[in-house]
Amino acid sequence: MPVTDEAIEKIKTMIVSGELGPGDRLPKEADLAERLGLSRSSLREAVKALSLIRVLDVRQGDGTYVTSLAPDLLLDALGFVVDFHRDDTVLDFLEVRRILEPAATAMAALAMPEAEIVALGGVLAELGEEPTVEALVANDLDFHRRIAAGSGNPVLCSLIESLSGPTARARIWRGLTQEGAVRRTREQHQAIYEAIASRQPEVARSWATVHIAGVEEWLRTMLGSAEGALTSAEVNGSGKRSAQDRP
Amino acid sequence: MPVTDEAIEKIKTMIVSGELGPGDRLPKEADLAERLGLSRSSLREAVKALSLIRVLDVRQGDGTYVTSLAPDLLLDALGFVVDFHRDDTVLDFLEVRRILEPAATAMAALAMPEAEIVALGGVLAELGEEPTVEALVANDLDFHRRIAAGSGNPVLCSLIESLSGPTARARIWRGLTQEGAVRRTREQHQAIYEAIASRQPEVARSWATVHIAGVEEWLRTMLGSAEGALTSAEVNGSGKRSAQDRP
DNA sequence: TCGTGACGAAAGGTCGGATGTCCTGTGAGG
DNA sequence: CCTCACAGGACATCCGACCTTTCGTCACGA
Repeated sequence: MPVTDEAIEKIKTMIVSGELGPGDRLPKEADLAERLGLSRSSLREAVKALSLIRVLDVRQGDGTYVTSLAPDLLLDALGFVVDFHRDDTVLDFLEVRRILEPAATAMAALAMPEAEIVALGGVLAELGEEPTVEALVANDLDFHRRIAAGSGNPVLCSLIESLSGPTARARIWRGLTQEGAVRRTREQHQAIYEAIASRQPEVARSWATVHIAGVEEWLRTMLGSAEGALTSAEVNGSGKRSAQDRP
Repeated sequence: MPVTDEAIEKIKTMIVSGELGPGDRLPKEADLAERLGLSRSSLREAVKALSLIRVLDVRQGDGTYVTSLAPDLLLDALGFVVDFHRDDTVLDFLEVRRILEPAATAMAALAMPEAEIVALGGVLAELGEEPTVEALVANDLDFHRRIAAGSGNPVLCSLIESLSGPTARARIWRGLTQEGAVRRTREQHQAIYEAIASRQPEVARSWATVHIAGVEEWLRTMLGSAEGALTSAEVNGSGKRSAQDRP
């Protein structure tokens, strides 16, 4: 095994074993390199890799730290991975969403705090009559994100968010708007919201299923008929590397 | 943005845009470094990071290649991330499994080929009367893995497999402590198998839910009473880095 | 003709040091 | 007491050299 991979494993072990806890600072590069028995260059490769998946947080001029290791932070790296998938696997991802989102929606109907439900309604209301595509996508993302968060399970929330990556959603929406299905989507959003607000988990679950199944079905026929009409990489360079937490 | 991160984005773009397809070979480090406008060292950090999440496959003496980008390969990296989570989030993961596995089981009851069902029964049969804990866990993992694969959705399958990691050690502990857990688990496995074999998706779904909810409930009470009894890093060094595919 | 083994080019693996850039604590000065 | 410039520490980047592995080539022998 290359020394770099070995270093990755050792650092991982240091964290999992509890020797390094969330927020702890690692020894400086030179010291850690000596301790692990490799050069700084190789160590930096290991650190970079662990940094990509949000396990380590390097701050120039300061030091290298272990992140909070919160589920949302680590699962966030999943979004990076999802971006790589081509259109022929989008349906598989959507199918998983059709499993997860209804479940999350039902959970939200039971667990979501009143204040959050009010805010959820506000999201629907703040969308005008003739929204731009960008506003529509942002609004849709916000709506589903709040519901996922309302499930009370951070793992489930992050998973859903990662799977409905901005790329895929933007692509889908682009097509949906052209089909003029905006109205139906808004009606379904409204129905989901009302089911949650009235604390009816099964109704909420069903509407969520209907909602996603609709997108799924549309995409299925779309991929079947207009082969190649949907190209990848229409929306890139998002570079959403934000919510690093620094204790 | 650091040049290394920039390089990661550029390589990602090259892949997502189709300039580099699965199996394609990247220019050699020196050339690619020059093309992207950075040093070989920095480029190597980027490559190492992309290699960790299975996007690139570096082969010494040969070259660097884009992997197949298959969902199972990329989601496999999720397992690495999941390993970092502490026990206080295990319940969240288990809850997600309680959503995904029943759905996968129901799908398997409809889609699993006869030959695979026979093999599934074989897995149950090959476990002796007095299995070791290790054999039990391995058998359990195999059983659930086959069902997940039987769903016909590779994304769902990989996701379940990745999420099963942290709960594995919990199951080990359970097998060691709880009386009758082994017998009950085997009965439930048998019931799940029979439901699949007789093509009854709803029965299969219910048994799977019961099965996982049982583990969940046990773990919940266990974490409540014996706080801190479950230490992390009981099972480490797995380092399952195997199924690299080289076209 | 075919198999085999040695050779060498090519590519990644590792290393250590030099220099640039950024953050932070600290102490002089107002 | 507050402000700001300075010095130290730590990461960022680059460079160039050398090692290791892989694979294609080619000559040799069966």
